[in-house]
Amino acid sequence: MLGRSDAWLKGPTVTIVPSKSREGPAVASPIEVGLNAVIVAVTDETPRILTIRPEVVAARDAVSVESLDYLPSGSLDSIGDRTLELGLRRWVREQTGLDLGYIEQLYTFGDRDRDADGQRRLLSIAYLALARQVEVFGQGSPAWRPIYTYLPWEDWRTGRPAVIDAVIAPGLGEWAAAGTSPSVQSARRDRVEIAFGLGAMTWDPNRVLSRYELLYDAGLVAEAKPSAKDAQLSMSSGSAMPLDHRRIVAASLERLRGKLSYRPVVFELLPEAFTLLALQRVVEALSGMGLHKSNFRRLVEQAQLVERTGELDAPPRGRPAELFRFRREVLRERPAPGVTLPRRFPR
Amino acid sequence: MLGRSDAWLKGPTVTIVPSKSREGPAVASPIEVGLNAVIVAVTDETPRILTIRPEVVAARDAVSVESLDYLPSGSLDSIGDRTLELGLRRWVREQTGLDLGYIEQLYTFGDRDRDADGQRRLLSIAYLALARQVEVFGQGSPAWRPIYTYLPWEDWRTGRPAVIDAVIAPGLGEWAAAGTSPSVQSARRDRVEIAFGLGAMTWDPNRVLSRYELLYDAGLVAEAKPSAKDAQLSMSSGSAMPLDHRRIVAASLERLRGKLSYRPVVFELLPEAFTLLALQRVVEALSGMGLHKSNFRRLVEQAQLVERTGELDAPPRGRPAELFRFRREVLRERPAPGVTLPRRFPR
DNA sequence: TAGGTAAATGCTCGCAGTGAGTATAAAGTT
DNA sequence: AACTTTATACTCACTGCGAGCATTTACCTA
Repeated sequence: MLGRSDAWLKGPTVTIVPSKSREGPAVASPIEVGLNAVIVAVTDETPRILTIRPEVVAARDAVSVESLDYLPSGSLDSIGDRTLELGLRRWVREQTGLDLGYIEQLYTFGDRDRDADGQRRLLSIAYLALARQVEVFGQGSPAWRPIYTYLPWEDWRTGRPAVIDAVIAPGLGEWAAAGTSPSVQSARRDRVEIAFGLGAMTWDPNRVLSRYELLYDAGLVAEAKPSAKDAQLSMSSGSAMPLDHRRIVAASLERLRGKLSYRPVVFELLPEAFTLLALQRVVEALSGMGLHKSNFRRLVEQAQLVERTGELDAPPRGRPAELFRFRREVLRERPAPGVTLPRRFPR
Repeated sequence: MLGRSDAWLKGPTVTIVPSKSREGPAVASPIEVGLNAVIVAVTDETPRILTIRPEVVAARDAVSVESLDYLPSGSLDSIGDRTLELGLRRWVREQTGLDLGYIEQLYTFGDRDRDADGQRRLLSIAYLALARQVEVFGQGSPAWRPIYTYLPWEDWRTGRPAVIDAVIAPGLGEWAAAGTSPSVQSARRDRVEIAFGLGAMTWDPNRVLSRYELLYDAGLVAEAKPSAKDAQLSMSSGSAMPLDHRRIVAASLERLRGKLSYRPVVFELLPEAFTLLALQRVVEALSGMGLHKSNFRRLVEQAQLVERTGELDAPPRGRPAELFRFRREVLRERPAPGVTLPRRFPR
């Protein structure tokens, strides 16, 4: 379940004959496969991703250290890497010194325009990894950065993010109004309302990806139009990332939020023993919304996701809380164990 | 949402320098990218997938028509195919004559051993597509085959499938008992109980993939050990497919079942107008379980997923039912519209 | 040592959703 | 006219969950 096994099939040695098709793509240009990792940890009630600052070669061979945050990534070694996952682990170890635990494949990107230099076709396979935050080193100047640096509109824990009313809502309104026909305008308005919970809609924490894509389409994130005068915009609508890395981060957060409610993934991010409040804070950090304390306790306890250790926490003040641990047996008992999230939120 | 757009990002032209790594995989063997399609339709209350019977070249260049059912697939044309999805659509059109509508990417497989001939590295990107069943033609001898031909243990509509108690449960029991140590045996038993809802566990319709993988690991599907004397086994535990195609089908069914409950995907499989019972039958066919009629109606109606057309059905006998259509406006109103599935089932 | 503070832990109430069953309506068939 | 078949409507009990309030347990300070 949470394991890292991916036992795989060896097929019989047959090849499908490209059924009398056109010239046949066998002679086409070489394909390069990139592996990207979104590595998530939570510390200080802040969800973070591991980024690097690699050396880059700009179009005209000028070498410098990039100022943008990259996702750890590298090319698949088609001979040396037995599996895609192993290739990813190898690159992450090399660039950040981190040995990954939980990994899951996210998505494969392969549009022709993603190609770096126009020579070879570039495919990218993105992975989501969960880790407990540790010190990082390695050849990529790795650093843990708060994920809401890149997606500031996603953090509703202290209420509706200011950036929405200040920048996003007006920006998207203009974009919708700029549609070439009334029907386009109306479709755009719908899309805006659904994604950001404006109008009569409610905010759905899970629509992370469609929100980012909407902002991209509307030209409200720096990646959409990399011109100098949009630095201001970049600031207010989150930090940019190179290529499509920020979209991959959005996809990861969406996947993670979705998974929270039906698989016990949170525990990959917590130490062996933790208080219920700590658990709650991690869930809140990832889902981006505050939760009702007693109800959260009730939920977690009666779902038997955790068991008491008997140990107590040693807090700076207040009554010490009991330490709990994840009850792995839950996997054998309940069909879809996870932390169900409510629709609305207090706090 | 249900659209087929996948607008994508053009990044700035920078290349990550493979940070002083080893030899660098740029000079490795060429990588070939395959695209596989699991195309699902429902007719006669039976979920079906579109398969082909291509000509194949066996290891020693003997040409014949394969007796196994293949998924429509083909290689990515790294120059001609602008996006992966377009490449897939092209191949499906060629092999089956079908123009696909709803498509979503499933998973990318890339273990080294999947390679056909050991020369070039083979990567496969699998897609799930939904279609209304139509006549198919084209160069691949296409045919719609019931999906439960390949996964017979997944259909619980008329009660617990006989194959489970007859073949699967005993077979998995033996496999678990054959573990090399008590802890391995116990872990295997756990895995069996979770996947198939044996012991105290309940059947979880969504664990399609782990069930197939378990059967594979236990050697209970023909793909696991392609020896002649297992033809019997093959019959009883479902029809085999080449390579990892059956696993891909399992992954598709899992994805589809999961998605039913929070996205209105069923309507991709139904005609414009349909009766509520027809809708229910399709959901049952896919989820593999019977549903309570009145409760299903109530659910669908009060979720406002459908609206009345005013038209009536013309059934061979019994009272004619009203025809409904999908209310696209739900997408604007509810955060996660779908057909919630109950835990247990009558019938 | 008593009182105050901060946090953990426990309890209750009311509403909405859902499982299960029953009753009635509308068509065709015998 | 009685019967069959299917659609449609309604009821009722139970569970889960949102929300708020009450109590307990530690440490700190006067």
